[in-house]
Amino acid sequence: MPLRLYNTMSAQVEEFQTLRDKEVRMYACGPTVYDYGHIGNFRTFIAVDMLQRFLRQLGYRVQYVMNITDVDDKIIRNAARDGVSVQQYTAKYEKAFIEDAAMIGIEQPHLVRATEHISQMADFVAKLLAKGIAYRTDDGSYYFRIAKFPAYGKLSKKDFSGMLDGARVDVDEYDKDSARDFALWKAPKAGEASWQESIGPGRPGWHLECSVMSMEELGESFDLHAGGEDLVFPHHENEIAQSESLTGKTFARFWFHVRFLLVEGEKMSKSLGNFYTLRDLVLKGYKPSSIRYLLASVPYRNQLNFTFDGLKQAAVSVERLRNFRQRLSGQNFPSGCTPEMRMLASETITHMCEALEDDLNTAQAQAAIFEMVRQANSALDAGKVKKEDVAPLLAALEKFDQVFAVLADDDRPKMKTVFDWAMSEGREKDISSELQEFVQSGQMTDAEIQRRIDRIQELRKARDFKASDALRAETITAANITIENTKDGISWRRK
RNA sequence: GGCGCGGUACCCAAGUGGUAAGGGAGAGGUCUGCAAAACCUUUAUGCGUCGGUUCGAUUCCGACCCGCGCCUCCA
Repeated sequence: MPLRLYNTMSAQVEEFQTLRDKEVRMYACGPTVYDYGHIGNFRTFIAVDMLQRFLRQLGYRVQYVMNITDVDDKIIRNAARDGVSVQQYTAKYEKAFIEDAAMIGIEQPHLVRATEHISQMADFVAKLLAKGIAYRTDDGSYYFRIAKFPAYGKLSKKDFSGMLDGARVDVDEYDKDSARDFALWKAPKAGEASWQESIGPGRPGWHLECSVMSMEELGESFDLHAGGEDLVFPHHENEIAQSESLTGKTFARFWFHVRFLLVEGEKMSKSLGNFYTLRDLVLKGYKPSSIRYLLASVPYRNQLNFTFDGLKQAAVSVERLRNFRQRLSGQNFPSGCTPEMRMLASETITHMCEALEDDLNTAQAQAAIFEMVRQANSALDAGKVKKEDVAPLLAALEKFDQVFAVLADDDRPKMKTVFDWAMSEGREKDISSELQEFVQSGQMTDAEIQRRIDRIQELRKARDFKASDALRAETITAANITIENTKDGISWRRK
């Protein structure tokens, strides 16, 4: 079955097709780096990351570009307020974004910065001007004349036909010709950053940067353009208008939009007090893998209700998968194979793949892997899993993780990084006792843990259960690990 | 007001014109010296409400109630 994706442009699920064989060129609107990224941002970026990962799993060569908006009104204003350059102001947040994205398992796309493409943007405006599509106002700003692009509104399904029939020009109220015309280039304001370009001084409009950078990196027509649902209008509509009126070609073939999430059933907002950055959650002691799992567990076009209860549930689910993998990895299995296990593994892969091919139904892909885990665990209990069955089962798990990326047992170092960051930022008070304990308890070395495990084993052999249980309990707490007694001895794993 | 999305068990959440995936939580049980892990059983005659179409609807249609989104720079 081919991959099917919802395309905002056609407003339906379509078979995904690329312009070049087995090659995907895609672009996602990235963050505006004026603050730390919040979980809503990351829901979008994780969804696109999973799409990108799945496309590669399907055998596509993927060229994935994301922009960093490091110049916009808010940034310019804040930089002016703080008396620093735009670059200085954004550097910190750009770095934080890259760190956060890595923390939550996002494979880094090819990043492009707006401030490194200002000249190209000015040139773009000049070309639109030459074509009579852009016009200059008295203050030196440039606007896009929507009336020159009849298809305007085709993505967001808005009807601007009334406007195209010669909307009245109210020069008194706007210095642009039509209220809907949008800024391509804004004239400088006193005390704020601006760039000297051939078209005059100023700064680029937000929509312009994505058109310029995406086409520079991926060509005038490329396969897929992604972003949060709020970007459909006006951002993406405007990108289309600018790009297509300049090139006369289809800008992006597929439009992939991720739905906003809710937090505890309400829209996330600072005023409601339910606004969380990724770092806020880690400071509270939640693991990056739990956060990613939760954000990945609801298909991208459905509303996701982000709750702390859900976060705890996600942590348990991830544990279950990790336990299963350890169980398969650790034991000695009798030689031979059980054909049903091989069947199970291949059917699971088929089901996962079909689920993801169905417009990235991540919930069903998860259901498929858990079905396998349950059946394989059952077979393990019954002693039916043989040596040759292990590899296919692990391969199915690996296939799952190629897209979901939650199995790597690396939460601790990541959380330690956030811990250190909070200390260096003077935010000790924001470090929860959970995070504190988690970080500190993880400092026991593997050798030390192993020494204790050996001791527990000795005590058990001597049937001094009281002493062994005490040492086990103490070690579990002190090292923050899980200990399991199995037929083959004691196995342990960091939590 | 215009356009659009959704309301499924205690929680999260798939899905289908023919009788409800998966995860978590709860209860009971198996295994184990005990724990942990794992497994088994169990938890919606029911899928917002009311009508309609149909042999049959949670799934299609209509109305209503509720939640959410976009409607000029918020992912």
